Amino acid sequence: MTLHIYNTLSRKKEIFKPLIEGKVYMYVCGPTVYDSCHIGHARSVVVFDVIFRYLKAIGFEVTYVRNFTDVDDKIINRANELGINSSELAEKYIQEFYDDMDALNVERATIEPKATEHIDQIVTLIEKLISKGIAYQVDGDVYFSVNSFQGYGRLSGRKLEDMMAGARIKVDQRKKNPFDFALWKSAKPDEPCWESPWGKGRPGWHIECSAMSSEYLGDTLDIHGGGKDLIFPHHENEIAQSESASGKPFVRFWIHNGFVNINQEKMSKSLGNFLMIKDVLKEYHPEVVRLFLLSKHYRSPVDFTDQFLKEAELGLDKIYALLERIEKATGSGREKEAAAGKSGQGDIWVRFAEAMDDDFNSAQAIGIIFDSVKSINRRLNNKNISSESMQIIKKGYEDILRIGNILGILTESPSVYFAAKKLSGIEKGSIDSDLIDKMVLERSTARKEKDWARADKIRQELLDMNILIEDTAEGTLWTIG
RNA sequence: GGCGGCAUAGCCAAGUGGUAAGGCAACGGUCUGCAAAACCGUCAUCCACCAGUUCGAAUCUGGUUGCCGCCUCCA
Repeated sequence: MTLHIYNTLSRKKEIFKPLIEGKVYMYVCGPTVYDSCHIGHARSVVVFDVIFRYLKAIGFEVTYVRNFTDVDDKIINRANELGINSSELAEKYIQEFYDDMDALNVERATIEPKATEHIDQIVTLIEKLISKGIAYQVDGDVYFSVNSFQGYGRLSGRKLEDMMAGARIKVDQRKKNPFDFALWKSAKPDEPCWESPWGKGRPGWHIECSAMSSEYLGDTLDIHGGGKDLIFPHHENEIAQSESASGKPFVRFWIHNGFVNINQEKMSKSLGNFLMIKDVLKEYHPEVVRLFLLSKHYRSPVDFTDQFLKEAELGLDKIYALLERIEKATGSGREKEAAAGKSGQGDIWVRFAEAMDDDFNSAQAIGIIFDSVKSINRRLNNKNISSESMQIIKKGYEDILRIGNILGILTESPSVYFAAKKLSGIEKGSIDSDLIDKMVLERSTARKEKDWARADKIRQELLDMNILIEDTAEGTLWTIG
């Protein structure tokens, strides 16, 4: 199957072919760095991280640009509140962004440009738009004239006339059309600013993406992504700016991810229910968060609740438990797999790729993992595993690890994963592990003496302490429930 | 008011023309001293509702109802 991608522009799934064979030029709108990243940022970044990894895995050479908006009203306001310099504030949150994303095992984009480092390109682009008569200057501001761009509203399916009818915005009398938007804003006192032909000022929000994408990716991008909310006005305005300047189509495939709700409510300032990534990661393993986020299709809204995260955790445990079982049974480990390279593609990988080829259907792809977990466990349950069966198990192991590599999960060795899980459980529940060990030992002694009553009593006591017991061939293990 | 999206079992969720993946929960079984884990089995004659197109629809069309998002900063 060939890769199909849902294109916001056509509202259809289309066969994906890059403009230049074998190369993909992709731009995704990054954060405005004025506050900590919330779980919604995590979804967007993780979704496009997986898209980036998958495109590379199927053989594309991908140039992926994700920007930082590091100058804007929100940053300035916040910096003023805190009484610090706006660039200090931006720097602080860029660092936090990296901390969060590294924790979430997000790969770095190929290029991660900042708006403030591309003022020259922005000014040049605005000058071009002015010279074409598409942008106009009023006092120290420059506006884009939406009437000058034929296709305005095409991405979001809006018509200017319709929007006028329901206009709820304050009309700035200096604008030719209420929907004209700022390309350049003149500086107020004490605001960060740069020299320009129109006086001191700073770029508007939308222009930086047009300037930086053409700088690094050319006039026509294969893929441009971002959250659904950016469709209007941000991406609509980007199209208007870029196409007006270059005269070429700006983006071939628009990809937009859905929102994250918290307990069925939209995250919003008024509800005060913003869930920050760093706080979520205090409670859950980063791979649990990734597995959760990817278990729904990227375009659908997703509801973030404790229950669903716990389910994702159970699922991740299940996959790691299988990996551990296979490693014990076959003596293989991920070092050996790595050395062997990613030769050969088993059935599981092929099914995974089919799911991903259908508009990056990671939800279906995850279903395939669990399906495989079950069938491999079934093989491992056999007393005598045939060499043929063992080969299938090994191939399954390779495939699952390779899939994990695309989804950004299963990066740890199972023993490390489970040990860390136990340790964090001990810390969170302030559990006295020496005491538990002692009780488990006592129970083992009782079992040896076939004193079942005593053994079961101890197990019940442990259970009351939320400790689960597992008797295996290698001895008794305990985990936190 | 304008534009767009969604509605699948107790819950989560794939499936977009060929007769309902997967996960969680529940129940029965194999295994086990008993458990746990793993596995096996049961769990939607049916996909919000109504009409239509079709040999055939959860999937297409029209309508109804309900929920949600965007139109103002927002991933």
